[in-house]
Amino acid sequence: MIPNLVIVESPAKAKTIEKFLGKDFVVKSSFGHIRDLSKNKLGVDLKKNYKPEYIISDDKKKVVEELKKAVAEAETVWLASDEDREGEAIAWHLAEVLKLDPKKTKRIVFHEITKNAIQQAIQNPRSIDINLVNSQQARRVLDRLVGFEISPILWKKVKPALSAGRVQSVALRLIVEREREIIDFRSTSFYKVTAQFSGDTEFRAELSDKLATLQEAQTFLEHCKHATFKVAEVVKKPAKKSPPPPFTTSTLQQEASRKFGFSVSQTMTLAQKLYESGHITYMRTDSVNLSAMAIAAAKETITREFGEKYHQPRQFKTKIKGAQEAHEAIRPTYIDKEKVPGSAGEQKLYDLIRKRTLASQMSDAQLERTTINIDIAGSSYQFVATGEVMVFDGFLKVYFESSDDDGEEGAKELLPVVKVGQLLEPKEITANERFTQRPPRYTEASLVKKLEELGIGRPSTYAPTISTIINRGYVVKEDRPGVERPYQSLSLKKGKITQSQKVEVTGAEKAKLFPSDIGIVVNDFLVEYFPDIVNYNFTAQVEEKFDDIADGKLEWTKMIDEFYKPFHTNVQKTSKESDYTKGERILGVDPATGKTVSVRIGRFGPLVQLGDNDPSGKEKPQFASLLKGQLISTITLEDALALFKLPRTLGMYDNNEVVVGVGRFGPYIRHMGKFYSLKKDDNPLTVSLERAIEVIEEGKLKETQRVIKTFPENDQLSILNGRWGPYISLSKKNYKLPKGVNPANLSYEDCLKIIAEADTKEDKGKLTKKKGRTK
DNA sequence: CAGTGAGCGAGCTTCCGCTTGACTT
Repeated sequence: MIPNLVIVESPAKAKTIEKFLGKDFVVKSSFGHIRDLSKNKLGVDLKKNYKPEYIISDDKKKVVEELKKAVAEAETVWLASDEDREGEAIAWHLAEVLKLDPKKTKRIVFHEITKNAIQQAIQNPRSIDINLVNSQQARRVLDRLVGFEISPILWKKVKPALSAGRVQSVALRLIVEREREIIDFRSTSFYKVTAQFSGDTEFRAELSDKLATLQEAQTFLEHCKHATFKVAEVVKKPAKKSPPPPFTTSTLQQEASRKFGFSVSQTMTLAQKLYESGHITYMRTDSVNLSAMAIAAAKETITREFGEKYHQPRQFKTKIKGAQEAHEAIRPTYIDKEKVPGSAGEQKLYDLIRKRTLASQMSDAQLERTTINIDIAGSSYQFVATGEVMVFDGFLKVYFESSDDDGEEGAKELLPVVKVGQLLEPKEITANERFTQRPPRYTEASLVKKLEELGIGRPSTYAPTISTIINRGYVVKEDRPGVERPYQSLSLKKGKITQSQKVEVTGAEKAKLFPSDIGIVVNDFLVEYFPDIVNYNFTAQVEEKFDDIADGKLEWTKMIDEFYKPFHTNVQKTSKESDYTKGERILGVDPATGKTVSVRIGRFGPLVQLGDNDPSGKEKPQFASLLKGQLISTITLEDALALFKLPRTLGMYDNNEVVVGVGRFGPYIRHMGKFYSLKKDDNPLTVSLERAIEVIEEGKLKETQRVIKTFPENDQLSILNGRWGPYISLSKKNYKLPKGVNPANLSYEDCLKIIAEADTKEDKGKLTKKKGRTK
């Protein structure tokens, strides 16, 4: 007999809590939700007032069996899932599935995993809050109805296997609209004037206003030739900087991206490892709250390491709307631990979390900002120099928050001591042409930030949402090279003005999110036919209703009904409208043939078509695929026509033709019947014969390195080099090598053994999978 | 598996949030 059975959501949490509770308590984990709507059906009974049809999925059957066993032996069952609506629903599903007796079941919650918090929770049990459960059911059903009714329309109108949803479709919309802003952006130029002055040290000052034209800049420099420069004012102002709050999931993802270039999912994988090893608190949270224990521990570490004047206790409040705050902020479990074992990535992330947590409990940094205004005789402009001196570093001793804009500001300089009225001599004055900046493309992390601001998605879904829009082909994450841009530069030095044209590289992108043609077409379709769903406020609006349900002020089925009736009517109407949505654009007429040139989405992606569809089928139009980076919405007639020049013969190599073309897998080079893929930066329209030969030779070399070992006993068996390292290949089937094995040393028998072992393992896997399959 | 793009029809795809492994050619 077990006196007390506690059920929590995560096994790592179970392990920790068990330690706090003593031997009268057994703690088990539900591994999240134990049941959900059926995966392959709508799972919502529209005839029975939206009754959800819940199913225990295959991978949860074992967990449920084990929990059932434990419940049978338990005197009291404590449901200790999170306090938010998902957690409440988990508790309710557990109670339903495990058929828990209300008399011996207690619901408890705690926000922090400390002995105190848990014991207090045990002292204050309650029963399941069915209103909160119902708000979760409403959330779940609404998402299912939206996703499973709109997606099939996309299959019909655009392309099979596409998807739409309350969260992913807004994420896509943000990216598409940002791309449009960038496409429509017209940069204007202006002139930024800076002067290098020499006091007791040299310093830089900027002209108070930007100048609009080259003419104005020239006139100004001309004036400066003979002007005197006098210090008009010196202003010193104290300033302070306060530390940012400790990490939530989203801010951790942003900082790890800015500081280390981690992708959102990389960060989560590393954080998961740290959590499972007991080094940090839970990593999926929207709370900036720290437990009293953590605040005390931080105080101890800060005063010991830096002294008392670096310590300032702070309580942070969450500002994000829709935050559910079931957990603490992300912090080290033992903040005095400076380093933890683990991979390089884990250590970096731990260090970041630790420093951010410490900083949040440290003093403000004290600065002194100095501004020097310099009059120019005979001109209404002024030169302004600003400098910053740190008086006290405070939290900056351990942590500096990075920012998204990679602005050209640079470090603020230290200014020399100057007196009002003092005359200054400029060593050089330059006027450089600068350009207004287009809006930035989203990174994974800046998209997460935006979604969080809009209250869309949850800490557990940010990373999966990004994967979804990438996997559907709506969005690509990639680098793009910048382009060279000339700019004018004027310089006044020793009474002489020189003008020159310089060149800078602009617009280079690294790991940014770009919409694809499919993404643009799907977004435009959704914005036109389902404007309510992809409205940035949709989630916020339904969240208000979910809150009303949680407060017992609104029946959940009524809320769903009010949403579903008009929504479903719109779904049916939209589905009937026969216009195919292929994003078609007519580019114009081919001057050579007089035929129409158009672009649209075809069965295999975006294409350009030359000539109209002829119903008699006599004259077939020509087709060509668009290249990477080209968009239906922006491609020009000229670029489109160039695509028909492929495939083209580049020349001869080894007495054989070298041909470049674009196929199913992108641009390729064909030589002696073999295909070689072109690299990302190669353009098939402009690639040279020399470069093609390079690609061919590289491909041949790889081919020779691909085969590590072959066996005379069986020509179907070989050891090959693949994307993930060496593997065994037998008649087109592949097998992983055991760890730490040198592939060159493997004998024929060794290989057969590995294959036999893998095959029996696979059979077992198939069996268990089949057993669970209900359909 | 490499210059595809018609049309028919069967059978499939799809949501968001809670969790952790299994496994990748």
